Amino acid sequence: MPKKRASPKWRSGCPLNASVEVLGDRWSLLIIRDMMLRGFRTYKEFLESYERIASNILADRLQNLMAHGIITSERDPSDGRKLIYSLTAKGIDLAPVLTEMVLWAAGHEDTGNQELVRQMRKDKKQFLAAVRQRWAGEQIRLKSK
Amino acid sequence: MPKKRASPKWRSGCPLNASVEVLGDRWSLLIIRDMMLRGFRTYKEFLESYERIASNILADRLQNLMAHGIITSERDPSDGRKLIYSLTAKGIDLAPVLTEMVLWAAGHEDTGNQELVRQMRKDKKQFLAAVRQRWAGEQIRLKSK
DNA sequence: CAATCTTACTTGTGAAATGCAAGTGAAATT
DNA sequence: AATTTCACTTGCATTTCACAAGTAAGATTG
Repeated sequence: MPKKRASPKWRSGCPLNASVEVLGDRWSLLIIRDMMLRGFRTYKEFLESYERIASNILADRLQNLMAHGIITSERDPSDGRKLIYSLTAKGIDLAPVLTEMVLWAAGHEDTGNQELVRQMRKDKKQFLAAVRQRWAGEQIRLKSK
Repeated sequence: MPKKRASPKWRSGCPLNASVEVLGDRWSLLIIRDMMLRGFRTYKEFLESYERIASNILADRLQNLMAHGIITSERDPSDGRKLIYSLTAKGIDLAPVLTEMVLWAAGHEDTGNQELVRQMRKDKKQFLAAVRQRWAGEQIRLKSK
C-alpha cells in the first residue's frame, strides 16, 4: 500500500531507485542489521558495533531512518537518558532484502558468520518468520543490568 | 562458494557488510538494474538512463563492478568504439536482491513501474528464472541499427 | 547533595566522494 | 577530409564523510 512520498521528489519513480535513495549508503542497512539480527536498540549499542560508525553519521542515519518511517524512538521509562529505537513494520519488511544480500555475499565473497548464513539458506521463510516473531511483541526489553 | 577477497580487507566479516561495501552507493544497483531489466549494455545507454548519472561517476562505478567480478566488458566486434558490458553469474545472482528491494519500496513508498512490480509479486521464482534465461545465452545482441 | 559518570548527541575541521561542464582521442560515418 | 559518435578524462566547486573533541541532561556515587 503506497503512502505519501517521504521526500518531496525521487530521482525517478522506479521502486529500486526509491530503495537506493533511502538505503543506498554505507551504514543504514548495517544499523538495521544490528536491530534485526542482534537486537540492538540504543545509540550506544550502534556506536560500539563492530564496523565503528562515527557518532555524527550515526545520529544522521537514525534521523534519516526515522524520517522514512523505518524506525521509531521512545524514551526508556527506566532511564531517562536513553532512547530506545524500534523497527516499524516497514523496517521489519526489510528482512527479505537483508537476507538476499547476506546470501549473495556469502555465496560470492569471502565472508564469515557462517552460522547465520546456514540458518538463512536452510529455511528462508522460517528465518523471516523468526525475525517477525522477535519484533512482534514490540515490548521494550530492559537490560537485565 | 567463497572466493578470494576482491578488496584486501572488509570493515568486518559480516556478509551484509560485504554487500554494502560493494553495492552500497547511489548508483551501482541502478546500473545493474539497467542491465538486468532493461538490457542496457553500453556506456552511452547507462549515461542516458533516467536518473542521469554523471559520466565520471559512471566510469568509476563500471570499473568497480568489474573489479568485483559483477560485470565484464568486451569490444563490440561490429563497432570498435563500443564496449559491451555483460553481467557475470555473480551479477545475475543479484536478481533476488533487486527483486526484494523493488518489492519493499513498491509496498512502502510511492513509486511507479507497477507492471514490473506486479510481475515480481505474481511469481518471484518465475521472474528470477526469466532474468537468468535472458542472460543465459551470453551472446552479444547487436543493435538492429 | 555535590561530584562524577553515562548517554545521546553536536561542533569543528580536514579528507574524500560526488556532481557538473568541458575536453580528448580513437573509431566510424558522411 | 571533415564531422560525428563513443567512451571516457580532467578540472573544479559542492556535498558528504570521518575523526576528535565537546556538551547538556539525566543517573549514580560517596
